[in-house]
Amino acid sequence: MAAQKPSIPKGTRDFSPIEMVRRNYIFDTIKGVFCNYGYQPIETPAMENLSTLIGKYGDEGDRLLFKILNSGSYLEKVDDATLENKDQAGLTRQISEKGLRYDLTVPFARYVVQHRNDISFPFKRYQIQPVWRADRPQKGRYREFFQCDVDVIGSDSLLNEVELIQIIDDVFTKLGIKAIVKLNNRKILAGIAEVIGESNNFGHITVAMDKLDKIGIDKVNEEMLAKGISKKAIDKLQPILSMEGKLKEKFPLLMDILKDSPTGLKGCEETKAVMCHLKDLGINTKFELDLTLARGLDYYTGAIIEVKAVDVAMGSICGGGRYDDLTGVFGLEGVSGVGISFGADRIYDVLMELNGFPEAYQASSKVMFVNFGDEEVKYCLPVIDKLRKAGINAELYPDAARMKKQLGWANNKGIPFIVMAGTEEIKNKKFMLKNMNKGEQEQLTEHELIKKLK
RNA sequence: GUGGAUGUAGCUCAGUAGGUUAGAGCGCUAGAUUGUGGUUCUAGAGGUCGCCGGUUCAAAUCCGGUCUUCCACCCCA
Repeated sequence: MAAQKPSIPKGTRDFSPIEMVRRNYIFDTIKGVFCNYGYQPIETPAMENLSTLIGKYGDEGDRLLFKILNSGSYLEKVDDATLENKDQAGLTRQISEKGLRYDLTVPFARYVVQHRNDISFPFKRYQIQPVWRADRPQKGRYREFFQCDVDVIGSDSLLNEVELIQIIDDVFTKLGIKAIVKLNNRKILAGIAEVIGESNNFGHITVAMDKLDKIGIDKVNEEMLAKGISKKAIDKLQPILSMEGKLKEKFPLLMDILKDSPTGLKGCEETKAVMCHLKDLGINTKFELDLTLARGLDYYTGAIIEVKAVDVAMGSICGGGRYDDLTGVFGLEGVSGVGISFGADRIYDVLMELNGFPEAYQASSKVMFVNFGDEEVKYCLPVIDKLRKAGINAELYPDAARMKKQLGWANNKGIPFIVMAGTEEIKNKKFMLKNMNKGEQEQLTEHELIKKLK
């Protein structure tokens, strides 16, 4: 039988030791900040019932859901008409009732509703788990990737938005990534659509506006025209698209434009309040009002937050917003939540480009004992045990291989210290400690060895 | 889902008027060094040329399909 070539599915990755050390550095940093603000961890299953997921992310999102084939003789239960008509959607419904989670927010909403009696609101939770999207992979885009979510649910207070941005500030400051936080508000966008008389085309307008940075104002206008938005409305939109300047100037201008839309004005007030708080706090990270920021999923209703790295061309590395009624579809009305999600994989890519991982983070132990044979092993094992109990990562090479092999192995693993104890050392009750970086070595007693390595 | 590029040794890549045993660097293994790695020198191992099919006396090379990775669009962390 021919050996099959090993491979993994498109858009997925293995993580080797060095990568895991670096990833854990990211996760540990993020987790530390989350805990620092009083958020509690939860986890939810990799798969959810498809009914939980479908319809929460828009049509595009539904297309990107990974669906899991039912077990058993699923095909027998499919009615003939579905097969004959090649009714794909109908067939999917009949043969698949589970799917891999697409993000952590919807499963969280499901969790909150299901456990509502055990939760005391407002509930502050964090969740770090992989999610899956059947997207076509490219740079910074994977089919399996990790999200680090923090959400507060059951509180309308804008202080939550402020706190989340403080968290963003803390995380990226700790990771040494220069970031910029872009803020917007769904209510402002709704207000804009309203005052230009195109509320029905809200989606088309925001998607087009979102591309302003990338394709320029003319193309944006072109796209909106193509989507059936009236020339008159587009004309009315121009002052907003070309709005520049400082926040102080932007807000009055915006409020004037939105003066006939109570929703729009509310969004303005909310955003202004958040920004005032941030200004008072004096955070490290720059933040700005970006009216073209429309990203975020269908369920966002208030603040929209997006973070980009300043020094690296990469999609957003963190994003989120407020959702007023995500739990509503699961039968719990009137519970508002706000949250953000850090994209660990993209943060990894950014840190790689910046060469921003700390050197000290090491995958290996601090000291390796060379294995010279049974007698010597017997002499070393108790000391290795003592080192470990003293909190020093220590190991013994498992085979009595050639010295060259053992030292080469330690070298490749980046182990900084080697202990050699052969007949000579055993006789003198000593241990030869070798510094692999400097090449120096010295004979030490057991006590001195432990002290030295500590 | 749409369009474009890519695939040769473990890794990075050479290799077309189709023509004997497909190359380099790095890495790996062994020796120089019977208790000393990371430097040096010498030797060696390692390839279904992504996969399937077609054209041809002959295909890594030309053609078709398929998969992979990457880029743009769509959308997103």
